[in-house]
Amino acid sequence: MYRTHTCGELRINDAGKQVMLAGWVQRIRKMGGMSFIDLRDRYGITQLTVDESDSKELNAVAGKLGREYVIQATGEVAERTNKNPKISTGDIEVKLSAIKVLNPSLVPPFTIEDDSDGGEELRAKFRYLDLRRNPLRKALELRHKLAQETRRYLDEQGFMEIETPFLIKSTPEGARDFVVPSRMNPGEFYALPQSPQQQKQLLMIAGFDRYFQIVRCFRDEDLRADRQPEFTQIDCEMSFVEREDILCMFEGMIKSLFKNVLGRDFNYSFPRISYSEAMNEYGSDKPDIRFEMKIKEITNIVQGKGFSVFDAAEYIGAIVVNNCASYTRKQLDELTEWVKRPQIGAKGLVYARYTEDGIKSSVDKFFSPEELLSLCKVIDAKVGDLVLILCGNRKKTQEALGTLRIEMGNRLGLRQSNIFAPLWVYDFPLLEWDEETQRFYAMHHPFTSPKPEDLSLFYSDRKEDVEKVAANAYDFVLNGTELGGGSIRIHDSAVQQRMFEILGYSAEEVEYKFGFMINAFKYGAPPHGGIAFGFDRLCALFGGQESIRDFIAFPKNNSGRDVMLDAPSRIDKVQLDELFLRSTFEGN
RNA sequence: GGUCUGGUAGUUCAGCUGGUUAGAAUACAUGCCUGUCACGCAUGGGGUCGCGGGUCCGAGUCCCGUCCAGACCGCCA
Repeated sequence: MYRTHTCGELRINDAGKQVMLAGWVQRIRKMGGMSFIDLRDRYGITQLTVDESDSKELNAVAGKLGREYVIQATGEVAERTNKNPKISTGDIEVKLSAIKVLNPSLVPPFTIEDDSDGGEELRAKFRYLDLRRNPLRKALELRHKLAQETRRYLDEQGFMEIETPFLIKSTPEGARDFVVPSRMNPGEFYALPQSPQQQKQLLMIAGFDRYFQIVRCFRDEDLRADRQPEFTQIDCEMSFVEREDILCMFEGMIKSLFKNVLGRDFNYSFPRISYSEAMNEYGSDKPDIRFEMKIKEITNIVQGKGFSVFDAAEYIGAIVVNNCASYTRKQLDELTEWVKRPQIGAKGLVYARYTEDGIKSSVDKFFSPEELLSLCKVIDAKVGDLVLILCGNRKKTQEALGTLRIEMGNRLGLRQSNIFAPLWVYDFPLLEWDEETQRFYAMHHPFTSPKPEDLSLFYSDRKEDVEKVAANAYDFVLNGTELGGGSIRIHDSAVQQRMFEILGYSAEEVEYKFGFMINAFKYGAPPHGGIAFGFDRLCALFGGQESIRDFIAFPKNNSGRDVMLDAPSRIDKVQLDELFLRSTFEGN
């Protein structure tokens, strides 16, 4: 036996007990005649004491301990004379009678503390040490709880968790695939799934009308703080449902996660807004509605006053930033530079400061005080507010205003991570026209159904009509992050054929890439739809963090590398030969 | 693929317009200290200033290239 208790377990009423603990040495404080040893495991920290009146052997072993040594400690629980209210075991300590070093440790390259001194790269290289720290441990505990609660809820609702294969067929549309060479089939490759999209639809055809899976997905694209090449989805699909059924079911799931994991109640229905509303009011299809600062279109109000920049613009929009009229010229210049960065690409920034002395704007030459005042009235700006105006191409300007809105929200501290503002966004465009390749792409994926009322547009020969078709698709958005997305799928093979036709696939291509799906749809496909949630992002948001990396036990770095394993790596020639890849990498 | 920021002790960082022996904190080692809990005090060891080239009497500092890391844009149906 290694231990009778964990290091987070003992309390004052255990005083007097003989116990055995095992764990890692967090810290040693030598006071001369006596020493305190903090012993840590994932449950907590317990203080051990050694006194010079104890045996020589005990003092000798204790004297040689170092940080992160793994030890087994035997002794008697005693009430402390000086209690530590900061830790749950702070009322007691263990007076040692014996210590056994189970394994010594090298000096760790960074401190294993809540506030580590280690940089990201170093901690990534020693991830197993970083994971000993409380913040990381808690992040993984949160992830575990969320997974458990997700399974509990969906199981209760009659969903079956069914595993789907990782070695599947490459589907060219969408993200790049990770591919795996097939030894038994020279020259051929599997692809790792970007999501189990087709499998879950086939499961619907197979009659498993409520499916889910907490599943790893793979996309060979560049990384971000919230994007990893392998990530986890809560993947769900249901048969005999309309959009409303899905939104209800999964609003319920999100609410149950909030309640049972964070103890938060949402006693209201999540707001729903259309894609076009989202773009018009927030300049984003994933609006952060923790704060207002909505975008107001002012094109008709400010055009025709002789300011050529406005007059030439397709769209002019404004946001009202409350209580920022005191912004200095320097701050406004800095903000102007900020919106002119290539990432945002605005040509300039027009501002108006509404102070008690009146309105001061950068376009005073072109607008009378009365005109500015009436503008402020229309966009609901009050004394003390700062109005920021951008203009240009409609979509780009709205997006730029959306980015500016988020930035101002950040600067004003309006985006607190402990406030949660969920919503649904629906009625996305079904298709996007790509100028470069002169063809349509599916905005979601090619199995997304058009809204029934748009079917006539869907069958129209005119590009302008097809462009207008709305998808029966929806996203779940939380605090400006797209957490989930789904759609009602096409279950009619004729509609599916038309979709492939619009996407410009030849009959041969369709047969080669999606033949099995088309066939399956001919054998009684039920109406169905589903949704998938980004599980890593969900965990990060619940944990109040921006980056998903701390919520994944072994994440990849910015370049897609596992710096601990040093993967990816070259493989030897024998392996390459077996996979018929040798010629490609000859000379390595 | 692009833009930006960074790379100096085990670690986190400072090091101005180029100028003597490159500093601080922390970690580590040794010693002192019987109630600490971020213990304290004293002493000590510890550096290829990412790498390569260039300018200069002289480069951690300036220039060019390169590698690595991070954030973002493109990309992510």
